[in-house]
Amino acid sequence: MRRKRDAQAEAETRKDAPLRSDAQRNRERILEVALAELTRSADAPLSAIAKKAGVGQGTFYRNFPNREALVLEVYRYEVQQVADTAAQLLATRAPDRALREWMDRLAQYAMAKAGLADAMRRATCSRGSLAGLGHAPLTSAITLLLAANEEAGTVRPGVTPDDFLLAIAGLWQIDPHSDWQARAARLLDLVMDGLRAGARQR
Amino acid sequence: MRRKRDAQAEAETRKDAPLRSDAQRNRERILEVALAELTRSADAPLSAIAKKAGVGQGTFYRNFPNREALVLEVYRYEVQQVADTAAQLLATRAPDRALREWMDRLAQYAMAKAGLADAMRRATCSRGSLAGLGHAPLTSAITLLLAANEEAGTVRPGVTPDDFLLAIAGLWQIDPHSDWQARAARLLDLVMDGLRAGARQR
DNA sequence: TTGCTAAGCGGACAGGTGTCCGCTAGGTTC
DNA sequence: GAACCTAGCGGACACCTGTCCGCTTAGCAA
Repeated sequence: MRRKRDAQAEAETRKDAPLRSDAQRNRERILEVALAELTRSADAPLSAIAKKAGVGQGTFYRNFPNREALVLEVYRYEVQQVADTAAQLLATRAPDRALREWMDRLAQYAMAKAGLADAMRRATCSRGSLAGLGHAPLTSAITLLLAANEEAGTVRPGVTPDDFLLAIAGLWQIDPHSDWQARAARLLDLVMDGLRAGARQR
Repeated sequence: MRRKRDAQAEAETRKDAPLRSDAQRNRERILEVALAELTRSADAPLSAIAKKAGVGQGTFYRNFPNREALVLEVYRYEVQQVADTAAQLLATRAPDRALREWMDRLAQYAMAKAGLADAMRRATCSRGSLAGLGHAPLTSAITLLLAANEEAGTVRPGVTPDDFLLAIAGLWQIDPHSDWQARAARLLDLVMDGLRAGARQR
């Protein structure tokens, strides 16, 4: 086996392990069930998801150490899409309008997918900063938008994705019921103004 | 008894019930123990606190329906003090400097008292908006600061305490370990700039 | 005092999260 | 195919939160 491993690919020795076939199947079944259950009720018991997926608690928690890991993974595809929107928006609009519209979409998405905001919040804060796991796409989208705006002189220089995520943290606190639209708009307006302050262009 | 109640005070019929003596004692013992335990470890089990206080689960949860209710109450005195600072700062500084310094103190306090930021976060977000329970003092402090600044023309008109709390929500996400100072400062600078934008004075 | 009454007590219990560990079976080698 | 060996399984378990409900007792009236 040692020889086989060596031959195959040194790179995969540590991460992205090849995963045994049954493990792969289990993981996918869990995600499948989780999408259904979480859509139905954002705080569906993890144990119920495990049971419906036909796996033990141990298996479940080995794949997803906690709730937000699961949620982030379940919605990964969708999050990826939101992130991708950044580039499209930048191509068709002025940088500052693109940034603002992207934030609106992010808000809309976070409100739509119950439980996602929660996961985002936890992931954003808990460990250090944005060291989050499924954050990479979001972070790069933000970097893209900020860079474009900085260059256009519509956002003060030196704003990091971390700054940005902290600034919009209020989003994850808004209750998806009630009139989140108004509250989110006011928050995002304020953040935009904050970002603009100190920019070359005024 | 009915007659006695009527005679005593109609106002207290609903809220601020007079509380039976043993109830009073229990509540105080719980708070006492909670302060000690929470200082030691922010996520001390509530059940342990109840036990150390010598009360049953039921008694405990009747007094404090959940963790943040307890934390908010434990730190109420301290929170009150922070809130009070607002007036003092306004008396000795320009409104905008007072606002900024107050935010700094709030941040410092939130970072110092482990577990408080958590409670603030939950209280801020979960139910509706700032409908929070122990928020009243903070809210009025914020109102005070915003009004002074609006009048001085150093903050755009029409900002509500709710807006403000959402804007600084990032604070509660910062990890009290690591270098919170830098991250908080950057966030608060950004928020201040956002608040300033659109003000009369520039 | 004595008796009454409901406010308050407190422990058992239901339900959820996350961990641990002995066993199973997938993949590989011969 | 047989044998091995370990990645992965899965359920029992430990611990926590929050609820429920029969019992206790503080406070009042006579």
